[in-house]
Amino acid sequence: MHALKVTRAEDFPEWYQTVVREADLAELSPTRGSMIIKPWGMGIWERIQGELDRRIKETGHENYYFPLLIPLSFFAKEAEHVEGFAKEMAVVTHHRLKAVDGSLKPDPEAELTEPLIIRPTSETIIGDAFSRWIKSYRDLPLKLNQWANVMRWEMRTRMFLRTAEFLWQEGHTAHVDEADAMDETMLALEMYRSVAEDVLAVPVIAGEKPENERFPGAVRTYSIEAMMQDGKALQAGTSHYLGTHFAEAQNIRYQDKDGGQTLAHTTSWGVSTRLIGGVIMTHGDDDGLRTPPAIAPRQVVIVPMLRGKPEDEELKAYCASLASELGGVSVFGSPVRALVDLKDARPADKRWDWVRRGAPIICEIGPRDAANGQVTFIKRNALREGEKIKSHTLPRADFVAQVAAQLAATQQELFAEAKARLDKSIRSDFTSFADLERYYGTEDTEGEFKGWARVPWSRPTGAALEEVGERLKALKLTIRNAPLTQPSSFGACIFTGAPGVEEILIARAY
RNA sequence: CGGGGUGUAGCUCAGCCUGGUAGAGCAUUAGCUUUGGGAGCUAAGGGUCGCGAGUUCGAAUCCCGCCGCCCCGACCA
Repeated sequence: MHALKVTRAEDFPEWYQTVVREADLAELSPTRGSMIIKPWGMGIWERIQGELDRRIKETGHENYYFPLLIPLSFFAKEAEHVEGFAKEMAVVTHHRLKAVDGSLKPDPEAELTEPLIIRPTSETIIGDAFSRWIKSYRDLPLKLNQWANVMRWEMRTRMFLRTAEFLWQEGHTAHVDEADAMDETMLALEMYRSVAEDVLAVPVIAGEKPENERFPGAVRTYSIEAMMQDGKALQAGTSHYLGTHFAEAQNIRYQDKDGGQTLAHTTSWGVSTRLIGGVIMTHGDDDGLRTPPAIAPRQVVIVPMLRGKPEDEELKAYCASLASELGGVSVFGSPVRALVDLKDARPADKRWDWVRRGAPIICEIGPRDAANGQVTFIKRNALREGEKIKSHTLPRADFVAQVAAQLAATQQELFAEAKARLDKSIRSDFTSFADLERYYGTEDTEGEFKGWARVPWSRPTGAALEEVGERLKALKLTIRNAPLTQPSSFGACIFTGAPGVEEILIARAY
């Protein structure tokens, strides 16, 4: 008897939806395609923000805030960028409502002379600022970041993975030359790898996107790709070297040491609340989410076995002092986040709520524990032994002494489990496209796990790459990236037969 | 935006084919019992059956239109 009604094996998409709801992470809102993020989900995002923001600042960036609304004309400047986003933009055209036939409508007399678009990303308005702020090589590099919401009018939405409005961070930088901008691009990618692996316990493969998967307007796009438990890939973060495309479109020039006017090289990079979807599909199980301790809003939850009797007060005091003592212990560089759940509900219900949310350690303290000075607890990442819930008991002092190590070990175990799955699920024994077809083309074996393929290719471009894309699309596959770590020699390209120049990852993707 | 599915109580769903004025389980509320772990009994509250327009004496049920959600596709840094 699991805590969720659907298992991953039965119906993975349905399971995902169920976890989001049952772990109380978020819910759909009345606004189409947009969600209400609830405290457990928002708390996870706040931890991710904290960790990433620290890294961003440590590497010399400063936070800014740019407007939500961008003049339409700004967007029209970079041709590829326009084409990439035009189909999914929300547009503000009026500044006043008026009652017409009993219902409120935009006042025809209050139409804006120039419409505003709700930012789908901020390259254009930040580029405009860059063009004013950057005068001299002494102004470079200019490295900024903003935490913001953005909106893309998506046709098909999924909670956390693709919503119309989402929260993210976008870094934008300008540099004197390509070398410096590329260093920045790779620095951002490394920050993302570090946050994904060290904080979210989500193993990723960093690499460069093929030409047809680039960000609109980018010269080179890099990504980190994570493997979900159904074998699909999730693009968990991207970093772009934009060359001088935006500098040309928006006139971002600086006077160099020789007095000449030179175009700046820019970058942009971002991760979003989509990471939470990645955490769910990496660490979730049939009892709900297993929240990595580093991002768990509550790392230790104490459920007192209250019985509505006078001795409850003693038990509450014992739990409160335990929580307070845990708050004096440090883990991942911060005090342990402990909570005594005093909600007026049955203890068993509270326990299962925290199991579904995935609090890493759930203590269930009864009068006997209090009397004996001990702590009874369950570890969420190893909840069961067979079908049965596995419960542990330790003397209180021992529990407190080892709680930090326990949380750190849980973080490691979650990562190791996901890393092992990733490593064993990348096949590199395909030597022809026919091999791929045999493996991925077999029809409708429901829910069968198929991981990724790592194959050599000759990096075709233009129409030849389009054709490769079409052949893969027939198998519902896409090229995820060319991993940064490459062997020294390559087999023949599985698409063209020409000598390979690098290896790429191929997968089904979210 | 195309194909399929679906929408009835907070949740999961039955009822629809064969029209007759709304049900179950869980949840909620109250009382009693129980108490080392997702409790039992009793009672109560809760739904203009997604929205709109039709057919009909009568529509959750039949017809038409619209909308949301889920899956697939297209699309997607």
